[in-house]
Formats: sequence, C-alpha cells, structure tokens
Amino acid sequence: MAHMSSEYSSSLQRKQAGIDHRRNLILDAARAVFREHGLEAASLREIAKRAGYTPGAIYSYYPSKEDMYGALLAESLQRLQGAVEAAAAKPRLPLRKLHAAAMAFYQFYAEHPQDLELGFYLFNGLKPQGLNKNLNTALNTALLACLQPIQTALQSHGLSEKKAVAETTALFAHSVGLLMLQHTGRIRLFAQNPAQQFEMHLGHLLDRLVATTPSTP
Amino acid sequence: MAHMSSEYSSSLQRKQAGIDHRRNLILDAARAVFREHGLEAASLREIAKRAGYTPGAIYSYYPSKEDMYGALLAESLQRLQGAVEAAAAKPRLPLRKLHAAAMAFYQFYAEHPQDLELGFYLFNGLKPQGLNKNLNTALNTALLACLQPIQTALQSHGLSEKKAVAETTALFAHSVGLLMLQHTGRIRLFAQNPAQQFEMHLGHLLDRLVATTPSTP
Amino acid sequence: MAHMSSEYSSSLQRKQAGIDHRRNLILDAARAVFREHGLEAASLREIAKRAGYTPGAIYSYYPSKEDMYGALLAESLQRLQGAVEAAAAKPRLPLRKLHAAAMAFYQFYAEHPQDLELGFYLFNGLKPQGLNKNLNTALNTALLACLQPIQTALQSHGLSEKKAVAETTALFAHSVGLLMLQHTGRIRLFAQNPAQQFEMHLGHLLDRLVATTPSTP
Amino acid sequence: MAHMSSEYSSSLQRKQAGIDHRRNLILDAARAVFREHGLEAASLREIAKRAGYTPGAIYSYYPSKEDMYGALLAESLQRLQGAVEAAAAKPRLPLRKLHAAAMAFYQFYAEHPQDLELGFYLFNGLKPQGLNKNLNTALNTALLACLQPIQTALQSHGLSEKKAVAETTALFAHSVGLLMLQHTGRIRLFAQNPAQQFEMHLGHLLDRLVATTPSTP
DNA sequence: AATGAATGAGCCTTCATTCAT
DNA sequence: CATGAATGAAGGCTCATTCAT
Repeated sequence: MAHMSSEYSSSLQRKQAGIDHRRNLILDAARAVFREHGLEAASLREIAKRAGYTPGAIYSYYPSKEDMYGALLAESLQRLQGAVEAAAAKPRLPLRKLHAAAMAFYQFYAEHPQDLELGFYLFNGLKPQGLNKNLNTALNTALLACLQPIQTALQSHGLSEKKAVAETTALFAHSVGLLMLQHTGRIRLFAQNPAQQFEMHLGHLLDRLVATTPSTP
Repeated sequence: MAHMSSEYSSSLQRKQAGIDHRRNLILDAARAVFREHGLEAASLREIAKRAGYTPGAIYSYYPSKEDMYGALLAESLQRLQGAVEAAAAKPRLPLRKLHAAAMAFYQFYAEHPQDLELGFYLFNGLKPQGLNKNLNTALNTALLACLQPIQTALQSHGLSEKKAVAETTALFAHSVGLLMLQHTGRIRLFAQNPAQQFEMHLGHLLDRLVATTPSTP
Repeated sequence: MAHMSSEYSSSLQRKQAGIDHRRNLILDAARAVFREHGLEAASLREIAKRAGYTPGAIYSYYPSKEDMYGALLAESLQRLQGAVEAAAAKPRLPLRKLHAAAMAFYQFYAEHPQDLELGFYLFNGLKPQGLNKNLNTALNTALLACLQPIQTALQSHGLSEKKAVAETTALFAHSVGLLMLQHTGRIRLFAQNPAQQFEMHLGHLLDRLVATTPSTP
Repeated sequence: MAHMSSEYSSSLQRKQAGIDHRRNLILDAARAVFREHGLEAASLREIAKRAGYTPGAIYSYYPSKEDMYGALLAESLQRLQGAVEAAAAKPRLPLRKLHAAAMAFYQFYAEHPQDLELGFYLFNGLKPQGLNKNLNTALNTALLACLQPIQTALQSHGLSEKKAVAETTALFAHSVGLLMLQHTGRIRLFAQNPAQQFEMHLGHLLDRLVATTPSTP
C-alpha cells in the first residue's frame, strides 16, 4: 500500500513530463516558425505541422498564437536575466563587474540569435494589444534588471546617478545596435568583428572612467 | 514636320508626367496606410481606396505590394543620402565634417520615424525572397554612401583605413541602437534624451580623436 | 448457492443503478448547457465538464450528442404526458375534464420553458436524418396521447368524432401559438397575459359547446 | 453628345441590374441553404457554392452571413406587410375587413413557407446579438403593422381597445400555431385542412362579434 | 488606364468523435 | 469505466492578385 502512493505520484510525474515534453516540442516549432516568418506572418498551421500536430491539437497546449509567443519570450528573458546576474554576482572591483555584466548581456544575445529575435519582435513595437501589454512590461522589467548591475557598478565607481544612467543607456543602445548589425548581417558591410567592436566600445568607456574619476586618492 | 516630333515628344513627356504624378499619389497613400497599420497589416485594398483607385488599377503602376514597398524605400534612402551628403558637402575641418555627417544621419531618422520603419522592415527582414535581394543591395549601397563621408573624415584626420572603418562602424551601430530605443519608446525606461545621448557619444569620439591624433606637426 | 444468484443479481442491480445515476448526472449537465447556450451552440465538451467528466467518458453513456438530446426529449415528453393524464384522470364532467386536460398541457409548457424548447427544436427541426425519425415518432405519439383526453371529452359531450378532432386541433394550435409568443417574448408586444389568453380561448370553446350541444335532455 | 449621357446612364443601369441580379442569385442560394440547415447551421461556403461562387466572392455582396439573413427577412416582411395592407385597403364593413386582413396574413405564410421559416428563425429567439437586435425590431414593427388593420376593424365594430387587442392577440397566436403545425407537418396527425381550420376559427370569432356587439340599433 | 468581380489560398479557431492507455 | 490527446473536417472571413470588359 505504501508504494502505491509513490507509484501514483510517479505516474503523475510521468504524465506531466509527457505534457511538458510536448509543450516544448510545440514551442520549438513555434520558435522556428516565428524566426522564419516573423510573429505576425507565422501561421499556427505551420507551427502545428512542424511540431507534428494537426492545427486543432495545438489548442490543448496554448490557447492562442500570442500565448505561445508569450511563453517563448518569458522563458528567454529568464535565461537572459540569469546570465547577466550570474556574471555580476562574483565579488570584483566595480569596473570589472561592469565589464562582466555588459559582456554577459551582449554575448547572451550574440550567441543566441533566436532569443534576440524573440525580443526584437516585441521591441520593434507591434501594435500594443491583448497579451502584448503584459509581455511588454515583462520585457521592460527584464531589461532593467539586466542593466541594473551595470548602473550599480558605475555608481560604485563614483559616478553620480545621473551620469551612471546616461552611460548605461549608451551601453545598452550600443549593444542593441551592434546586435542588430550582427544579426542582420550588415556588419559584414564593414568587415568588422562585432564582439571586438563591443570590446572596443567597452574599452573606451573604461578608459574614460579610469581617467576621469579619481576613484581612490 | 520638325515641330511635330517636338509636339510628339512633349506629348510623351506630358503623358509620363501624368504617370509619375499618379504613381506618387499611390505612394502617398501607401505611406499613409503603412504608417497607420504597419507594413505587414497594410492591405492593398485600402491603399487603392486611399489613392482613389480600385484594387486592380494599382497593378498598372506597381506589379506587386512588395514593389510598392521597394519604391517607398528607395525614395526614402535617396532622401537620406541627400541629407547626409549635403551636410558633408560644406568645406570644413575633418572633425567638423564628421560631426555634421553623423548628426545628419542620426537626425534624418530621428525626425522621420516613418523612414526609419521603412528601413527597419528590411533591416530586420529575414525572408530572403524575390525583390528583397535588390532592395537589400540598395539599402546596403545607400548606407555605405551615407557612411563614406564619415570614414573619409576620419582618414583625413589621420586615422588608418582600418581604424577609420572600425570607428565608422561603431558610430553606425550606436545610431542604430539609439534610433531603435527612441522609435520603440524604450528610451523612456531611462528617461534619456536620445539626441543628447548621440551628442554625448559623438563628443567622446571627438575627444579621443583630438587626444590621440597629432593631426598636424 | 441459491442466494448467490440473488447476490449476483443485486450486484448487477447496484451496478445498473450506478449507471443510471451517472447517466442522469450527464443529462442534468446537458439540460443546463442546452438551456444556457441553446441546443445548437451547446458543446459536448462543456456538458462533459459540467458533469464532471472528460469528453471521451460521455460516449460510455450516450453514443452521440443527438442521442443525448433524444434522451432529454423522451424524458420531457414522459413528464408532459404524465401531467396531462393526471389532470384527465379524475372523474368529472366531460367539459371539466376537457378544461383540465387542456390547461395541464398548456401549463406544463408555460411553466417549463426548457421542455418547450426541447420540443420546439424537433418541432421546427427540419433535417430528416438519423435519430430524428425515431424522435419524431416519439414526439407525435406523445402529443397524440396528450390530446386524446381532450378529444374523448369532446366526444363524450356529444360531438361527432370529426368535430371533436377539429376542435382538438384548434385547441392544440392555439396552445402552440400562445406558447410560442410567450416563450419568444413576442407576447409583450401586445401586453397580454398568456395564461389569461388561454383561459379566454378555452372559455369561448366551452361557451360554444354549452350553447350548441344539447348534451343531455 | 446628347445621347452620350443616355448611353452612360443606360450603361450604369445595366451594371446596376447585373449587380442586383447577382445579389439575388446569392439571396436565393442563401434562402435555400437557410431553409435546409437553419440559420446557424447554414454555411457561407455552401451558400457560395450553391450560388456558383467561391466563398470570398460573397463578401462583395454581403458583409456577413447575418447581413444576408437580414436582407432576406426585410424583403419578406415588406411583402407580408404589402399583402396585408392591400387586403385591408378596400372599403368594406369592419368585420369583412377583419376577415380579409386576417386571411391575408395567414395565407401569406401558408403559401410562402420560405417566408415563414425566415420569420421563425428570428421569432424563435436566437441569442440577441449584433444585427439581430435591429432585425428583431424590424420583425416586431412589421408584425404590429400587419395586425393593426385587424385591431382597427375590431374597434370600428365597437370593441374597446382592450378587448380589441386581446382578440387580435388571440388571432395572431392562433395563426402562428396553425402555421407551425402546417409547416412542420404535424397537422397531418389530425388529418385537418389548416386553411379550413383558420376559417373555422375566424368564423367563431365573427359569430361572437355579431352576437355580442349590437353594432347597429 | 481603369474597373471591379472573382479566385484561390490562406488565416485562426471550434468541435464531435476516436482510441490507446 | 474513464482519460485526454489527437484527429479531421468545418466554420467565417481576408487578401493579393488576375482578367474580361
């Protein structure tokens, strides 16, 4: 009798694992289709087909296309945030922390172009409607959380809040621009290595910080 | 007899002028509809109606919706290029030229969000198909033309071609990132003025250039 | 040994009782959903959920949605017939019996709009298919059974069969019309009380019967 | 030049006639499909196919299924009203007018079962939504207009308004009930001629009116 | 050059029903 | 007996594009 409950629970577990697995199959398909066609042009039919399902079956897992996108984005943002926070967690001098956090942000997207696209769809401002608003908030929240370590490091180094925010914004904008050039292949026009470019930009910033701020007497 | 040909030719001219005029009416309508509904959601029917035509009539002027987008983009790029070249045309010291050209680029898009969207659409556009390739080339060509004055200024100031290209790339990436933050409203997250941000970025670059390069003996 | 068969049979009975009980749970749920959404818009999924089952489970009890409707209708007709027969059972003068039976019919539906809808659905139902035919026969049989007491009363009062049938038909038609006006709310157009209307109609009939037929010397 | 405008106008006329003709083809198909499947179960695809069109083509003529039904109903009600008003127009004694109007109403529907069904769909109270409300009002208005001559005749004969309304309601209910029995074939259960039944009912009413009301001294 | 009717493919979604477990 | 995942067909509707006129 004792083992029955465990049997029962493991059956439940197995069932839940099955559901999760199929959910992920569908998400994978959705990711691929969103990537290839864009969020609006992606068709549920194709996602279903790609996942090995008929269209109707999808609705057991996600109530709408938008929800699928939401699930995808949320998961992506969570990983991004994890990556940045992990980089900023180690005890280091502020400027090293800054470097680590900024690089983590940049590299996460440089190395995971799929996540970049996921973010860009929303970033690029689809008509704000329905679920969209929540997702937008989620995106903003995650971005701010990722940038916080950078701003904190700048302030620790001695910058005023105002200056810290300005530099953080610049860093973010630069990342976004570089990632976009890289992702769309435009960077090839200039025969530049995007990671090096980002290092260069960070280097300039650090130079300025070291030169300007008499952090210690 | 002699004047007949001129009559004929002026008739042709008049005819061509009419065509061009109507083409532009249609482009105007398309611009408006693209703006209001976004590029993907814009319907040919509505563009036609807005231009005072029936759907079929459009096809006398543009063979497809994509071609209309292409025409719009081409015209936009032409204006962009004009703006940048005008800024770079005045005889000035290299660093002032650099500043003027970069600002012209940034401001063109900052002040014409519609053109930005037009560009972003292709910029982001992932589907390599049909017309796309030509437009892509056109976009790349125009971008390079716009950035050329900047690179030239940098080299005039004494930078090696390699360094000049790297800095130009950085400037371009930064613009793109800032424009994106601005256009999507994300910049509000940081309560920053995007134009000031760009000036700041340019300022840092100029500082570095002045400090580093013994431009004249 | 002898009691085993009884034990066995009582086990069967218990099992059958269980089945019947669950069948009724399902019918109750169906009734509720039909009421809330209308017969056509009711979905098996919702019926199942309401009954505490999954969709597939329903098919252990009813082979199709139409069969569920059939069961509901049959049960409704049984109640109707019961009501009318009870009213006609008491020993009374023919005209009082007539009045009682007619009122019972009318009131059953006036007070149970759901049953009316159940009946109307088939009554109106035009698609001659499948189950329909049997249900149709069931409906006709039940209606005739309900009207029989009325016709009998008329004949007892002295009318020829032909006249009795004609008056019964008229009474039935009038009921149906009034019930429809009442159920659809159209009666409000005339600010009339439908029950009073029916009493009035019955009154006129009784008047005619009393006046015309020298029932007994 | 003079005939040009006439040519032009006749071209317009021809075009409009074509549109109207095709509109009617579609309405005919819709009528048929509504009749066979009911309003909710009727599919646009089938209507289109029946009319010799692809589904999309229908939308040039009617913006939705509901609108098609609306057009059908409106036209039907107009004919009904015309029939009743024509019958009531002739100068006659009130009771003859009453008879004529009531018969016109009954016969219109008895002879045009399609129109009856059109009315019944709405009459039967589909979920009130969208266009529905307007149609509902239209139906009510038309019904009241049709019954007005009857009520007027009753009052002319000397009945109080209250009694006149009550009798009109009864007449309407009786019609509805009979038409329903007739239309659904239930009348066959009683082997009755519905028109005779209606005449009978009218006869009883007239008898009562003559007996009761000393219309003239 | 312009019309506008028509096509045909596609979209998202819902549902009764089946079936392996 | 019951589950619930999955099917397959259908639903209303939209749209770029074509083509006879």
